[in-house]
Amino acid sequence: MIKGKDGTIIPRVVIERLPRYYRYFDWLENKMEKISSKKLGDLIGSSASQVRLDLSHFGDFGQQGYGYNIKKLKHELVKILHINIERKLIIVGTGNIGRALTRYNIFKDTSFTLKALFDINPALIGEKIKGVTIYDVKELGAFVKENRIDIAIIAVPKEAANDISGVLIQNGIKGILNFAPLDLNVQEGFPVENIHIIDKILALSFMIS
Amino acid sequence: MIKGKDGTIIPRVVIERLPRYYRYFDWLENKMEKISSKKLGDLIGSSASQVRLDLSHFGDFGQQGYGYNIKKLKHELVKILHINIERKLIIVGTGNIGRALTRYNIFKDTSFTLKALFDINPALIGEKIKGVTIYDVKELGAFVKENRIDIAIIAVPKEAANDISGVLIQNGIKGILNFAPLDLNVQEGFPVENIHIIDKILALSFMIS
DNA sequence: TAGATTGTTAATCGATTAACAATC
DNA sequence: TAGATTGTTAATCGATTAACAATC
Repeated sequence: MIKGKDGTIIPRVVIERLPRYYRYFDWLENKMEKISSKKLGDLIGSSASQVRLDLSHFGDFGQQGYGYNIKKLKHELVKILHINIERKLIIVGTGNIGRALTRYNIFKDTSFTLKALFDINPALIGEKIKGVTIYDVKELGAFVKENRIDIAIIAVPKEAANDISGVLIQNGIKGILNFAPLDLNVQEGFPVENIHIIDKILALSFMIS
Repeated sequence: MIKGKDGTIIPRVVIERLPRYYRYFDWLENKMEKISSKKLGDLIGSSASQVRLDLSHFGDFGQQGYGYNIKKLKHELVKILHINIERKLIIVGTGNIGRALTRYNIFKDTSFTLKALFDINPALIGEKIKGVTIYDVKELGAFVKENRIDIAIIAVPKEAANDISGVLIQNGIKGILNFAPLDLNVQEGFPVENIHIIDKILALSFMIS
């Protein structure tokens, strides 16, 4: 996974922080023109050094004695995150989580477009949620391949999750966001992000004694 | 945050891994009697050393030449995570995410009980979802205090999230699971876990080039 | 007993912070 | 120009892995 400005490898921790930078720059955009790594660090809860080192993986975006131009840096982050081009998504599983994500409009004003939903329940096939059609999960592989879907969100029961991820990967999906409470069996290095809600609640339960 | 078997501090990374151990032990429970740190590490995707060091923070649960007894270790994890006692939860915000979490039955067969929902929309007050009543958010503080709620899930728009967390903390909430796409303004060290769905999708977008 | 495997300490690796020359 | 602040290298800190005596 070689990605940096001079072909260096970007540490995972830095990748996980990128969306956070983006979030803050998006918010800052109409607030001020420039910001220093110190002020940004204070805002974001990290050190000035970390801000500078993180950003330096991708280019020289700042200017001595000035700081970072917010519009410019936001623009750079858009390119780094590849959200200057359309990203095609699907959601597999139209249970509570799948439906919530569809209705929630999480992709409003983004470059992500939700192309289809999939479910195993025949009664649901053909239904539309927010204008997005539910297809039979049997058509999943063909759909992903034909429409060159980039990212799939897995929101099926854990028993089905690995079968689904197999079909997705076989048909060229590029990344998976997994809501099923297990670790998917994918090849080392394949882009998967997990959202394990119950794990977060358990961690809280531990912490609050 | 002093927690270890001899009063040592548990590193954050270890805390984040605990639910994962629990998940695997729960699954292993009826599969075999014992497991070695090596086999568990293989299963879970980490090293035998890490498994042993992680667990050793909490006690001496293994036995030389034998490994770890699964039933025993699961029982220990239940105690460590404090899920041997009832944990009272509420959800603030009954939009798509709040409703999904309520309906999803994520707390089925756990020690977590969902005591109430809250919303600002007068039209929703009094409605029940899966038997749980929606209350006016004005009553949030009093309810949390009176019922000694442990954990609150924030699923409101980001503009409202900090006000809500303020009310919660003032009334003695012990931990917060935050779904709003921003960092809550809480005192350093206060237990907050964040689920930033869009951040995960952005990280994927970065990785898949 | 001999083999297996623990808990722990030491060595290594990686990430964060501090320092500073370069320069706007 | 002088002050501010960058990008980068070195120092520090913390987490992971390796090694091993203890022992079931």
